[in-house]
This record gives sequence, C-alpha cells and structure tokens, in this order.
Amino acid sequence: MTYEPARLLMGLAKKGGLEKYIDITTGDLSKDLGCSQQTASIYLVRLTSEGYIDRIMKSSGSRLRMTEKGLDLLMRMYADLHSMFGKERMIKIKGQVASGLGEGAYYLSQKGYIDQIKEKLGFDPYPGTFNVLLSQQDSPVIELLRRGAGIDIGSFTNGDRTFGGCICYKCLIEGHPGAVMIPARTIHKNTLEIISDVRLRSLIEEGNAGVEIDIDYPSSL
Amino acid sequence: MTYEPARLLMGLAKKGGLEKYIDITTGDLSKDLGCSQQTASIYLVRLTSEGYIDRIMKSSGSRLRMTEKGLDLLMRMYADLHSMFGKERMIKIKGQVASGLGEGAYYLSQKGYIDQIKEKLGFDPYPGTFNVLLSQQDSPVIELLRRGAGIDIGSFTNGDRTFGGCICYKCLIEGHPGAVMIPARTIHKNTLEIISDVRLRSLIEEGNAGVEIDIDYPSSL
DNA sequence: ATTACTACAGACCGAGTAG
DNA sequence: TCTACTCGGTCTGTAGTAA
Repeated sequence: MTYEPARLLMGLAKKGGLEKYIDITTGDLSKDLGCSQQTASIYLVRLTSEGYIDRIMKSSGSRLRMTEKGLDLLMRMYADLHSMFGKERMIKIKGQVASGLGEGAYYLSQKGYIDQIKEKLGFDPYPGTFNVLLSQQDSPVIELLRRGAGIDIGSFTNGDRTFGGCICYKCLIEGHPGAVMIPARTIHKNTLEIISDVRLRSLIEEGNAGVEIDIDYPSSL
Repeated sequence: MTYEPARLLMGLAKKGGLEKYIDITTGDLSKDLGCSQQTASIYLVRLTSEGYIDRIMKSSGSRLRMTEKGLDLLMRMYADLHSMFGKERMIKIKGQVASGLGEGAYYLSQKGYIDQIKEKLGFDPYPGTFNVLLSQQDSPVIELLRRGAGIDIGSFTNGDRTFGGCICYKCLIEGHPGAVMIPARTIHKNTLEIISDVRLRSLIEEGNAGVEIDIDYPSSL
C-alpha cells in the first residue's frame, strides 16, 4: 500500500470529488485507505503538490476536488480499460480439432437446449458438439469467456434430470457461423465446445491443428 | 514508481496478456516501466506469488498471462471508472443568476450560431445568454464539461470576423429546456452561459441564488 | 477537533554478480 | 543470454506529538 495517485484519485472520485469539492479529514481518509492518519495526510500533501487535486484547508478538515491533471489521469485509465473490456470485439484463437466424447449429441437433443438456442442464437443446432483443443497460449480465453457477457442459456429440468446452463458466444469457425458454449459448472481447461446448424465435423478434418475461431465478444458493461 | 499491481497488470494487459500468454523478458519489461531489470524481476515474482499472473519460466524469458484474480482487479477498476465516466448521467448543480454583459445577444444573432443550434440542439435560440454564477463547490463542473463529449458547435467566419466554437450540453434550467454553452477558448472560471428558446431572464428572477440546472452529460466513449 | 512535523523502523530500488 | 540473489543507500509509513 504505497503512494499510488491512481488509486487515491479513484477513491476520491467515488466520493464525488470529480465534479465538486468534497469535505474530508485525513482521519477519515486513513480509514478508507487502511493506513495511518499521518500517511493519509502525506498523501494529500503529495497529491496537491503534484497537481492532482486542489485542496483548501479548513479547521474542520480539508475541502478538495480533482484538478484537470487528476481528471486526465483517470480518463486515460478509463480509455485504456475501455479498449480492453468495453468495446465489442472479436477474439481470434486457434485450436486443434479434438475427437468428441459423443455426449454432445445427447445434450443437444434436449428440447430445453434446442428451444433456447433457436430463440437466443437464431439457429437450429446440429445434435453434436465440435470440440477444439486450445493451445496453452489460447486456453486462458476460456476464463475470459466464462466471465464475459455472453448469451445465457438457462438450466432446465427434463423429467428427473437437471441440465445445467451455459454461456454462449456467437462465433465463426473456419468461416462457418456457430456458437461457443461454456458450461456454467463443468470446467474445461483447454477445450472449447462449438455448436452450429451444420455438422462441423463433416466440414473440417479431424486433427486439423490450425482451426481458426473468431469469437464475438461483447462489452461487459 | 513503487509496486502497483493495477498499473503493472494494465501494462501487461495492453500487451495482450489478458487473453493469451505473452512472452516477455524482465529486461524488456524494465524498459517499459522505466525501472531496473532487477526491479522488473521482483515485480513479476510478486505478481505471481500474489496470484495476479501465471508465469512459466523459459530459458529465453518469461511466458505469462493474467489469472482470474488479475482479470478481476482490472474489471473492477473498469466498472468503477465506467460508473464515473461511461454512463450517460445528469449532473445537478446550483447557481445564482448573474447579470449578463449583453454580449450574448450579439453572438446569438449570428446566423452561424443560430443555424448550428437549430440543427444540433433542435431549438431556435432566444438572442441572449442567461448567466449563472456557480458556487465554489460546483465550479469545477465547467472543466468536466469542457473535456466532455458535448455537442460541438463549430467556429465560423462572418465577413471579417471569426466566431469561436463551443461545446454544448442540453440541460434543464428550473425545468425549462435549454443548453449550456462552454466556449472553446474563453475560460469562465465560475460562470455558466445558458441558452434556450425562450427568454429565461423573464422566467427566473435575477439574484435567485438557488437556480437548479440539470445537465445531460453523455458518456465520453 | 483538526493537520503535519520529527524520528525511527522497515520496505524498496538499483548495482553487482551468481547461477 | 536469461532470472534473481545480496548488499547498501534511499524512500516510505507509523508512532508520538506539536501546533
């Protein structure tokens, strides 16, 4: 917990210091930051001398607001993060066609899945999944997909058995439209399950190590 | 320049470490960060031990990617900043009606302004500006408006004289629709110029110290 | 009440250098 | 080449306390 202008300014901005002067004491600030009152005092002195905030001393504490420089720092950070998370973008990955376990056909015969896929993804899925093994380089993408703002396929019950939900992303696999399915529960470390309205296995040869997948990754906010 | 996980992770994310493993040496990283190779080395060790990144040592350098914890930190920061800058929102401020200098009438008689205001703001401006003096607490808002994504009124030339551009924001002033004009060049420290399709001065008594203005502040990205 | 000084302990960074 | 250890100087944070 050292002196980090960005972190401090974000805390002050959250309290409203972006637009207006806010009243705060170094004691209160120290509680927010989890440091001593003296440290909070030094931080405010530094932020002021470095031009990030305007500060007016009062007998009851400090009145402060962000300066243009401080605002600029935050907006720059926002722009950077926005370019990572904010924009809809395509994630391009490569993988190797894997032999499936045959389970996919069973799952994709369930009306509960078929109806939702038709409604939310706009196609009638071929009963089977196309599995792509990702390289070590690309496998972290799965985490990103799990946490992302994909299309939600809800869980449902058919008779006595419950089928879990998943998150889907529209994608192009070797140019064919389809969708990546990330099961909500089961965690595949490096295998991506892909569905389509056609039998992808007929179109792409097994073992092909350079299958290209373009995933439509929407903004999360 | 101390150890700041957020800053370091953002740098790595910009290099692509969000989705994939990236190859980097501590020497290269040190150049990016402006620190010594030793310090960059320590940073990577710490980021790894604190669980922000996954790191695989190679003879030619390090291969690393963000972990879920690291991703989470960045997304949290993004969400915070998004709530400050990203969403369209209303900025509410209060001010005191100020007596104008009469200049407004001259400017707002210029066809160059009138046409743009009609087109971009959707109303025919009354020839005159309504000036509101902001409290010390609210005056920083002007900076925020100057930097924001308002409606741009371009500069133009009429005969021999050039009229400067400004940034406008639709607003409600005491409930009446209008727009705040922020001149691109002239800097008013604490006075806001407001235009409307009616003579606001007739509707709001001069000296009124509690004039409420709701400014429509759009997302900047 | 506040803020912020001084003094000290501990953390941090960079140079040298080993593996 | 690479990473990362030790060492020493410097910087940072906290406690005590003054104003």
